[in-house]
Amino acid sequence: MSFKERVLAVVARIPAGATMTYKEVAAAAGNPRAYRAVGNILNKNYNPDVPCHRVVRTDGATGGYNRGRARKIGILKKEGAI
DNA sequence: CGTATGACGTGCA
DNA sequence: GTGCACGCCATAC
Repeated sequence: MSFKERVLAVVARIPAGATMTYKEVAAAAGNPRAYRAVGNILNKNYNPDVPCHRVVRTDGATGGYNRGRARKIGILKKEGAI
């Protein structure tokens, strides 16, 4: 299980309506300092089972999304995360 | 093995 | 409050 797999698993565990920061996800994956790699991994990974839109930045910004940030914001708004 | 890349974070001007 | 520069880790080539 590589760090990548762990990150994906952690993100998949995030419940609807909840949001986690890259730092939190990295910490849950086992490396609080690897938040940089977390974003990189999610970017390369287009897994539908991984709701990457629930992962936001520490300062509250939505960050980015493989299908467009606007889409991500819309989903969060719809789920009540916003 | 070494280099390049990236959905980030923090500090300072 | 905004903008710029540096540092950080894992993955891919």
